[in-house]
Amino acid sequence: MTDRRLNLEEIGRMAGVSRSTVSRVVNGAENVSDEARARVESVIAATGYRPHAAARSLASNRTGVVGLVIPSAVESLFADPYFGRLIYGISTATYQLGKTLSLFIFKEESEEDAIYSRVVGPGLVDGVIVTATRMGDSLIQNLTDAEMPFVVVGRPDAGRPAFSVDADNRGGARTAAEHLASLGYREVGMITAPSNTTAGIDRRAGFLDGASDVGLSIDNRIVEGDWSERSGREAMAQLLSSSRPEAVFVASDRMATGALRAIREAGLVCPDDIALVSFDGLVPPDHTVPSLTSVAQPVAEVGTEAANMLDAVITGELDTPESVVLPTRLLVRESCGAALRKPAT
Amino acid sequence: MTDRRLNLEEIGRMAGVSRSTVSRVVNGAENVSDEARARVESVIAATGYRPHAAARSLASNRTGVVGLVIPSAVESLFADPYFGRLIYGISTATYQLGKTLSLFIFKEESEEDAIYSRVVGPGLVDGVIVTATRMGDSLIQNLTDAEMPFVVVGRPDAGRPAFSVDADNRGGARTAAEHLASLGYREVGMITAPSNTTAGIDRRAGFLDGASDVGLSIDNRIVEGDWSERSGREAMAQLLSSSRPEAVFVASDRMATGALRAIREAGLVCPDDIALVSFDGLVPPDHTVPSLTSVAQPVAEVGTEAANMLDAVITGELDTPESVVLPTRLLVRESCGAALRKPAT
DNA sequence: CTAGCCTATGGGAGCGCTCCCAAACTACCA
DNA sequence: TGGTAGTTTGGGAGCGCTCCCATAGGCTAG
Repeated sequence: MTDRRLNLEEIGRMAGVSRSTVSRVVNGAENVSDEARARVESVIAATGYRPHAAARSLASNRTGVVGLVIPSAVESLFADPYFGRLIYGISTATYQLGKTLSLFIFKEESEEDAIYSRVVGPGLVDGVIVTATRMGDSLIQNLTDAEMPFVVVGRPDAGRPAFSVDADNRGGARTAAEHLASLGYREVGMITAPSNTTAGIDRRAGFLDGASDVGLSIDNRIVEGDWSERSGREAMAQLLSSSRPEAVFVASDRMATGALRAIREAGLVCPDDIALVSFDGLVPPDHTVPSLTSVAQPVAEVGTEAANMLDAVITGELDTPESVVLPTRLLVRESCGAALRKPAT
Repeated sequence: MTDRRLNLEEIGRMAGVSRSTVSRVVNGAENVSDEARARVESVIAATGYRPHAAARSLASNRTGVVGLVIPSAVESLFADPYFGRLIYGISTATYQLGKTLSLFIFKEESEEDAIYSRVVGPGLVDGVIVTATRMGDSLIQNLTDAEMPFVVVGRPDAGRPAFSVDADNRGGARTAAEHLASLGYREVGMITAPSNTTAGIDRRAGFLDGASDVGLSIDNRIVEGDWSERSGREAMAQLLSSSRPEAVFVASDRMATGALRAIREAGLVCPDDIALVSFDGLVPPDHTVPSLTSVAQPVAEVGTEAANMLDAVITGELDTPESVVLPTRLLVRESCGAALRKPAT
């Protein structure tokens, strides 16, 4: 077993067939007699033979590897569980597809052109999943130019059709508005995510849409955060310093955690004095007091879906850009004050 | 650029030299005339030529890829930022080494034998970094049998020498004991991590050692948790129900978060009624109230170090198993009560 | 001046596969 | 019986590189 590695030729010799027949068996081709197949399979089982990936890639021009590309990943991106979950979901799917997942994390924008020299040029992958892209990112253009199959996690820039998978940020935020209205709040505020991210834009638009439909009043109680806890805290402090809303929609759990702190520091109590609904559903309920009512996005499922879609793109099964949007789910917990307003369901 | 891919032969023709000379230039060999090198380099720059990874692997029997293997990764492992940080650290180092990082996550124990058929057999990697191993894991034996270079993140089982990188769990836990003693506590307790993990064992042993040296009294105020927040909460509830200690060392931030909740639920205040020191340093200070005093382990650095060590093992630079232990750092914040006991420094 | 050496260069062989075409054999029908 | 179509099999060629050996040329020393 720790000997030299076997090759197709040798397996063939042992099974009394040719290289080609063994190759057909390994690749599940149809036109092999049952008898030959059985003999080859037993030899493979006995020897533990595995085809050599590099040889395969060289001959077939397919690598069996998909890349996950994370551009400009400041370390802080890895501070929350989002990427861990996403990677987990992608990895689950690639494993089942019999593929390998490679990670390409570019720390600085200047490194992004490296996508060609590091990934595309050497022919390391059959396709890539791209995430954390910003508006106007050159990365997507580079991939398109290089004719490298790719799937975007998140909503791609408008105008550039691309294969993509995203959580229903817009619908989820709308749900948050509806939920607040159903609890009887009227004067609400919002802490948004950066407006140069599609998730930030969509969550904002969805909440505004929903709020207007259900008659919530927002006025100018909108403050933009930058995803960080600190920004959530500062944004909430700012909201509290002017006309305090009854409830606030915060565009992410991390910012909501900061917002909770600001509420506490102002000597107020959530949800009694001010209610909160956030987005992500990544913070465990016993991690904050009160626990966060949050619009949960299916992070792992997004990853799984992206990996499967990429596979379809690579095989050519899918050739027209399509966007899959996965539904969110409202997790009603303490911070929205549902328990105060209504009997617990 | 989107044309057919170039190969060594063609670059050579364009530069007026042979395939071999181009290869030497690309691989930084010494014995090339300055003139030839200059011509080849300019052709490469002009064409954007990149050597084909698969062809290289096939011919040289080196892939330029290292694997990160995570066995039995229950989804919960990805709920905290540990893996994200680790991956980040590893990826930073592999990038600088000009290597590619592939991820192999095995969800169930039964999948672990797949390490051979999925990773080793196909020759996908030059070596692997292994993490989250449990005592008596067969994975390490499999890798040894297959003569696959590997580095363990964490402390490997005693008795089996292996290349490894770990945080100083033992020393860090000792520091926690010393810190508590320096603040004047005497009657302390401990919430440990599972005793089938080396980190759990080491943190426990380190704290016991330190406690005994500095005269802390523990008696039987030791409860074992399972890393989860819930277990931390339950363990603390149990500690509080018997003879309440003045301070408790909790072996991880997540369990400490649960412990804080138990303290709150018991109507007590941390650190006034009971102080806490935890381990990991992964929870941002404004994430809990009070902020956690914690022994921070350098997760990303462990990853970086592991990747660099693996590279040395692969090149043969390093051939005798060695263990690197990286120092921890005590982050003094609120939960230990330092501010109550001493003037702030 | 020639033997000897060191450096720069070219090209053959081969890594282990896939792809494709041709050969061998079978079966069936006219 | 010969022709044709279909199925199974074998082997040549080639993917783009690295490794190694042979050769050409420049230099030094005897």
